[in-house]
Amino acid sequence: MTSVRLPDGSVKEFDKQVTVKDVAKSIGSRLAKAALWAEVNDQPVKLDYEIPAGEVDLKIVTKTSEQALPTLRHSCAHVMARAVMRIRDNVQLAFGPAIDNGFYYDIMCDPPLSEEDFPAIEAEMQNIIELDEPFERIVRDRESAVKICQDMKQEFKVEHVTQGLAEDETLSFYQQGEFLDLCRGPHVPTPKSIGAFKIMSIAGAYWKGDQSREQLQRLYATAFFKQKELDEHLTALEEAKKRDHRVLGRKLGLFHIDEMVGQGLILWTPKGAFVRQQLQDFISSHLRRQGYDQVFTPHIGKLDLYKTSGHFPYYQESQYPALLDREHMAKLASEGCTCGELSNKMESGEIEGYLLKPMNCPHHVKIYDSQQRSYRDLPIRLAEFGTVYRYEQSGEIGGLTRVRGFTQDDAHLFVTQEQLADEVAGCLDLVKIVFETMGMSDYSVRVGLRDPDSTKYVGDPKNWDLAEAACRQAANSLGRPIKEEPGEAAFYGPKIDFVVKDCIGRHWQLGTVQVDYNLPIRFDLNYTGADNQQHRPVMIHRAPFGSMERFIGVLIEHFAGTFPLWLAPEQARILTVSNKAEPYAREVQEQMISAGLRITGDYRSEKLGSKIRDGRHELLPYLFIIGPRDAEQGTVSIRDRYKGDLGAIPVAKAISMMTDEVASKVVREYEEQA
RNA sequence: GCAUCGGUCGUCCAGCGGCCAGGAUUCCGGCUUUGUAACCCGGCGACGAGGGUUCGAGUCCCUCCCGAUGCUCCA
Repeated sequence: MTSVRLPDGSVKEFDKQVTVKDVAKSIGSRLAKAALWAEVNDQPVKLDYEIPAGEVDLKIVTKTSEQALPTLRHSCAHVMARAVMRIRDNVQLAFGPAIDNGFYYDIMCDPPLSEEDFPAIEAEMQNIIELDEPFERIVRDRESAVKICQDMKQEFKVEHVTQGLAEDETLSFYQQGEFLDLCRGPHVPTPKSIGAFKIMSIAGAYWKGDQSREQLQRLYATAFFKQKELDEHLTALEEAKKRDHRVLGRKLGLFHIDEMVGQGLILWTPKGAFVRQQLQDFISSHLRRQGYDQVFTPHIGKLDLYKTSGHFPYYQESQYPALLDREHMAKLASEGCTCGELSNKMESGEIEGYLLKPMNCPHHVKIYDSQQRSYRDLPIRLAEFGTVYRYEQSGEIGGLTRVRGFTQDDAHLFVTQEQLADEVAGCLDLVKIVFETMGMSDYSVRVGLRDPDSTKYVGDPKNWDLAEAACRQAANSLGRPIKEEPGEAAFYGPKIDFVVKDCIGRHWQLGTVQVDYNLPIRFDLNYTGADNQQHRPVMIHRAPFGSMERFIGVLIEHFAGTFPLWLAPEQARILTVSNKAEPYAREVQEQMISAGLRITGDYRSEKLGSKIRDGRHELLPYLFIIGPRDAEQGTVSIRDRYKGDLGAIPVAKAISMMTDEVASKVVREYEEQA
């Protein structure tokens, strides 16, 4: 007698010996066909596994099961590690988890692996899969687990068992043939489920992500149930590469990065500058509606300012070095001052200098503090598209998404504790408006909260509770997945971050809204309350899009270069069929420009076909084709970026169609493309 | 910063010890006067820098510079 409990709680009884497959068939033929493997009492088993008599929990795993693919990939990680150990000696294994689009295994071996080793590793992996040896789970107590790892000379595993897993009484291993690996599991019952795999790349990684620890090599790979799925994945990656903002930025003439200017310093070319300005104007118009005041502040400030704010010298390694007064320089030079002495003198305040500003807050704080403030004045909202400079590590600079000089859509709000919740919510309204206008719905929200066990936080715990509740509630209003992260709050206050993925799956933090109880203390900010007493305001830092650079980088990829009409630097181009049509075409262009549209003309004596090709390559929203026929009839022939040739319409109609589209800021879906 | 990979006309790519370093595209000039994705002809134009090996180096070695990817997703 076998009693099988299914995940939905229902129980099936069998009075004879059955296999997993039999149970699946009894549920439905479709399920039986889709079944890959099953878990009996949480242990993965093959479909022909004979279910023991008695009561068991059974979960049939299909391709659509949430854990199916990650499990498959993690098993494939074992296969990959095993393959590497077969072709190399003295291989040290670290971690090998499944990740978003595949899996990796961190490995250390000497000499290091390179891409040239991929074919050999892949071939060995194929051999292992074809052997079809099962993954067998082995459970050991702590002591023998350590011994096993020591015997295998797997030092990382030994460390992990003794330190990372110090709490666990028993530890599990998975064995497949000669390969034994400390592993939580689960695994697929048999490697035959791995229908297709590919080693993607190799990169460096530190043991436990710690720069001071051993440098490992991280082998990235991916695996699927079917070859077709792998092929589709690879095709999608190819497609994604075409959206890369660095490629499109060059192709569309949006920005330039010049070695002679410096790494991570963006030169905005006219078209990109236009997009940026347009976006900035759009955000500004909403800031005005929400009661913000625009301010301007300089790009540098005295060291003393940053010492008071606490940014100097603690963030020194991520700042450009300080600028010194001319007299100081001369004096120090004549004294033969060394760099170390210089640095000490700057820290101690013996000499003064200026810092390229790494953030705008201290400047804004000083604007707040420039006059007496009353509770009647609050909230005070100071906004600035403020350019800041940070000396990011050279290895992580790239494109528009990681730069050394960037302009934040920054603002600082000085509010009373009572106003905090409303103001945090208000910050998110803007985020909502902009993301909706851009048609960006694929972002996630992180709420950084206190670590309940830590005491490093500044401010009254009661106020923190209120602030955290406000952040949580405001974040929920966005209608996007929220991830609460205890311990991720800054020491000075809780925060909300917005995160998007780029075309190759990297995550980028865009904006942030942070509550700050610290800076008002450091700068001794006050306002006079209704009780005629001095009170401490709370600050909110907010840059909903992070930086114009990163946001536009993400936008370029989001739109795959096809900006909506209101953002497109070149909204349409007039193409003449022959030079005969040029006078009329110029007239039309003039008319359109007068209507506020951004229209260029291609009056070259090229064939129409090649002008169209050029216009399409530049992803222009519209091409207006003008020939003698149009000149006679007062029309233009429209070619739409998505729908192709739309025929001739009167000039006035073309203009109103465009101005309507601009005014509505509509995002035409890529899917419309014929 | 560290690991792997890479750096060739403005751009994309070929060349991997040996004739004037190719092609495509852009650009310039000519030809053409064109009706919905590429007419033709000609021209300009490059081996990241510095050392070394060699009869001979874009190609091999070393150093430096620059770029890409990764260094978050825990046995």
